[in-house]
Amino acid sequence: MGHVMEKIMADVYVRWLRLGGHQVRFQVGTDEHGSKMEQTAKKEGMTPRELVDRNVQTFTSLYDRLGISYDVFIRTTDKKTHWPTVNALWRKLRDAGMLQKRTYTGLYCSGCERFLTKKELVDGLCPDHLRAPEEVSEENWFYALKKDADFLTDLLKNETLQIIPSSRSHEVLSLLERGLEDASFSRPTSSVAWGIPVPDDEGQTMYVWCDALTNYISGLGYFTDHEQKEWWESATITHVIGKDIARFHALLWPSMLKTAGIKTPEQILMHGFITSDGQKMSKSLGNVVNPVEVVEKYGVDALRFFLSHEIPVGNDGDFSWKRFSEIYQSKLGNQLGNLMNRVLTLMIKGNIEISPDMPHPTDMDKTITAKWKHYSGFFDSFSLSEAVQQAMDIVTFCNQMMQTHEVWNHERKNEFLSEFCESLRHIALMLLPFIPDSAQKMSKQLGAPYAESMLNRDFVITKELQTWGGCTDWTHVGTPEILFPKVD
RNA sequence: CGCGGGGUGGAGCAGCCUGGUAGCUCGCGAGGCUCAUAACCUCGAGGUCCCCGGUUCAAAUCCGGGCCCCGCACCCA
Repeated sequence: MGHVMEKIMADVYVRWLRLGGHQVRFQVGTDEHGSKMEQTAKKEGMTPRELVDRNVQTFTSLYDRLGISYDVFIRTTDKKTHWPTVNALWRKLRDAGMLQKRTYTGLYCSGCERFLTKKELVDGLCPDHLRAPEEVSEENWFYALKKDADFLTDLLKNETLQIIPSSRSHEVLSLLERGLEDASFSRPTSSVAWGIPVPDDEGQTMYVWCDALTNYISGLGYFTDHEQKEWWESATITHVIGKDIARFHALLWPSMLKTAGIKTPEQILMHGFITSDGQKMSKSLGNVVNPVEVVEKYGVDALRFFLSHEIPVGNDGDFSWKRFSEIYQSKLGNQLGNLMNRVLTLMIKGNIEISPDMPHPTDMDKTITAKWKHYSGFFDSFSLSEAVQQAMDIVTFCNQMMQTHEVWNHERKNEFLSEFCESLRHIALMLLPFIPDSAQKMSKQLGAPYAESMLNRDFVITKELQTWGGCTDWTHVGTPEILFPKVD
C-alpha cells in the first residue's frame, strides 16, 4: 500500500505539471537484484530471472490499473538499458578515487545469511536462530562518503537540495553531524551472485546503491550513445521516495552524482508509511490491505482520492476500511456525486441551456478564482491534500447555495444553475490530476466541449479554462449518471 | 542517556515554527428542505488540548522535567 501511495502521489503531481503545460518525464522502476531475490526464488523453486519477470508483470499491471502515467519503467536487471550506465558510473566513481576495496569483518549468522550488528544480538546469540554468529571477513568495495560530508551539509543547508517535508531535512542533517559512515558498495560474488558484476573485478557483485540509485539516470541513457541529458541538466529533478531510504537519496546519491560531474537533484519528496487500523501492516497481524482489493470494490479513483485527501504528504497515514468507506460515501458520493446529479437533473428537467453570459461578479465566481489560486499554491508546496480540498470546498459551497436559495423553485433558477454547472466544470478540472477518470466523466456529463481530450497527455488547463465563463462554446449539458454508487 | 514520530471532545486528524475566542471529517441529537445517490442545509451536545513546573498581561502553542504509545530486524510495503 505504501508503494502504491508513492506512485499515486507522484502521478498526481506529474499530471498537474502536464496540465500546466510543462514537459514532464515520469520515471518509475524496480530494484530486482540482491540476495533476497535469490532466496525467494529458491524458495519458490524458480530462477531469479523468472521471479523478477513475474514481479514486474505484477507491478506494471498494477500501475496501469491505478492510472500511473509513467513515461519510462526501468528494470535494474535490464542489461541493455540499465547496466551500461551503471558500469560507466562505477568506473567514474572508482577513477575519482571514491571507491576503495577493504576488508569487512562482522558477525555473520548463517541462519539469517547476513551480518548482524552487536546490538541485534541477545546474550551474544542471534535472536532468531539462537546461535552464536561467527566472525567472518570478506572483501567489499566501499564508497568514501565521509569525504563529501561538507559538500552534503552545504547542499542541504542552503537548500540546493530541498527535502520535503523540511523536518526530514533536519533528520538528515543530524545524521551528518553525528558523522557519516562510508557505504559498502559490493559483496563477494560467492555470497551474492544475482546482481551486476563489478567492472574489472570478477569476484565482486555490486550492492544495491550503485545499482539501484543509478536508475534515475540510466533511464535517460546516461553515458551511452543515446543520452538524453536535457531531461536532467535543464530540468527540475524531483525524487519521490519513502522515508526509510532518506539517507541514501539525500546523502549517498548526491555525492555519487557530484563525483560523476552531474548536477544534484532539486527536490526529494519523502512520504511516510501507511498503517492499517493504526497498526503497522504485517502478514502476521493479518491486516495487510491489498490495493487491488480496494480498487475492485470502490474503483481506482476512490483509492486515489482517499490517499490524496486523507494523507498529508510527508506524514504517516492510516488506512482503515471503515474510514475509506466513510470518505467514499460522504465526500465522493453524497457531496460531489450528488451535487452533479441534482444540478444536471434540474438542468435536464427544466430543459435549460448554459447561459452564454455567465453572471459575474458573483460570490461563486469570486470563490472559484480564489480557490484556483490556493489550489496551485498548495501544489507548489506539495500539499496535495490541501489542493484537493480546494475543489471539495467549492462542492460544499454549491450545496449550500442550492439550499439557501432554494434554487429549484427560484425565479432566477436558470442563472443559478448555469453558475453551478460552471462551478462543476471548474471542480472537475481541479480534480483531474487526482481522479482523472471521474473528472472526465463529470466533464462529459456536463457537456464540456474539451471533455473527450482531457485525458490526453498534451491537454492543458489554459487560463481561459480557468476563467469564470471561460468556456465559450458550451451550451448543453448531458445526462447525469451516478458517478460514485453506494458500495456495501 | 541510539534516532525519530506522536499523545487535542466517541473515532481519525489539523492547529504548535510566527503565543491571544480550540478547528475539520466521521459519528451522535434536534430542526429545515425535498431538486438530488434516504442525499442536501442549519443549529446543538460533547474537550482538565498526557502530567508537573517555568516564562508571559496571556500557552494546545515557547522553555525545563516526567509519564505513556508507535516506528527504526524480518514479514508487509
